Amino acid sequence: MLPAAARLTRGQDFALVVRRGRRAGRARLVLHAMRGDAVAPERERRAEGHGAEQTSPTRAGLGPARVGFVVSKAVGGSVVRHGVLRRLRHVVRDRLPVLPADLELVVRALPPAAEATSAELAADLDAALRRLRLLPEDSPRDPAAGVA
RNA sequence: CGAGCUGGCCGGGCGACCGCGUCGGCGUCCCGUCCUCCACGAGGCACGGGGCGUCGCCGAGGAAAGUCCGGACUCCACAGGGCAGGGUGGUUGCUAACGGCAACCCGGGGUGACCCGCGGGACAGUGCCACAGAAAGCAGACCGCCCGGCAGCCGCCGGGUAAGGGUGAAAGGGUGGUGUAAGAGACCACCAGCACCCCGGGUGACCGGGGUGGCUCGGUAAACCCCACCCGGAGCAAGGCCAAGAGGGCGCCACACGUGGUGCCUGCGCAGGCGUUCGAGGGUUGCCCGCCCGAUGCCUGCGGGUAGGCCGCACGAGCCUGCCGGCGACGGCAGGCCUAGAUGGAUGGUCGCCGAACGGGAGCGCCGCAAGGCCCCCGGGAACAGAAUCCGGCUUACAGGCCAGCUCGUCCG
Repeated sequence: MLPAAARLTRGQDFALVVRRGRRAGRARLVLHAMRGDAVAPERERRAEGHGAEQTSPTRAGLGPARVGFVVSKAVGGSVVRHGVLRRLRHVVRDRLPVLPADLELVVRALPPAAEATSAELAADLDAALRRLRLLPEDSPRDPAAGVA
């Protein structure tokens, strides 16, 4: 699992990002992204709704981007799906520090991802992120470059 | 040494860096309760909860799988009767229970160790037995054989016959004899089989022996069916607690005219229907009867809303070791151990090294009559598969490896 603060957990959030967010597809995955200004009212509502004290006070503004994963049965069986999920998770985790703090992201794996290595998944992820202009231009090689 | 049988166990290893979850320790911050005080606040070596940081322990399987059985647990029901329905099927045990397991019996297979069996009943009844064949269930004359008649040489008609041929998964006891026109359990002897009776052994399935009988009476119950035994319903999205939904409508009063106070109604809205001593509707596994609950209303249709947190939730028919009882499944006693608990779902990612299977090659080094094996080099890179309330099983998938016992064959002593 990613750190709790960087996780997308509610089904509503997934639906919102997938339906309303901007999209970029690659051979092995599809990215759905939504910036904070669009999601902010939703966050405010949640923060004020009930128990404002239980939510971290930094939730609305600061904190890391929040990411969720979708790996359907079309990708493979349980073992294959979990393997893809784990590789994607580690690839995304390396990029968390350079992503905008108010970003909500859903990474959807496509069937070819089942055979892909972590390096291939990382390449697709970076390409999709760059297409959505979510990666800073002045950091050509992100922290993941160290292992790639 | 070779071939095999059975049982049990394991199911990639090591390291570096980065990362996740539960629990615990420490530090820090926040909140609540309580207490104290110089009291719109502050403090506390009190209690509880949470965030962050850091350290430590632990963290997928033999099948976690299919979800096919059986239970634990939870809620509902418990008033029964009849008819349906489902399941199981040698015996005796084991077990919480089972459709599971063990031992044994019976039948079949194997030289053997062993293996396989959805193993009650076909004189309670009904049905079915394709194709082939003359005939397939109160059997049956196609060829053949025999007798008689006609015809006279081929043959035709009538009758007898299940010993022979042919068909078939199966043709209704087998062998030998008596007998006959030819034959036939028509009769006889032995054998097989069936039914009944007696004796002996075994808890029992059943086994062994003897006698009598008519001479023989097919298969199929995973066809209906009969017999015996068993079976309430739903399922952890069970169920419990909290939060939320959550406010709305109508009336009255007050005033700084939009708010406040108060009373009644309503647990989403709209529409339609039914009903409260002549009872809507619900429960009782299905149906009928009966019984119970029952108006704080109930039912149907359309549209809408909700599924956030905590508990359940991991000490259990638990695991390991030893001893005892038992052929065994298993049981008893003693000691020790605590061993995953996620919830968009942790148990991992990347890299390096070692590496089994498998593929290729050379030497003429070792073993061997030989096929081949060992050694050496290169390539290659690890099967099936991921907990979701928990146990006991079954079934299915699975690269390869290890251990023990046993059988058969060959050689040596």
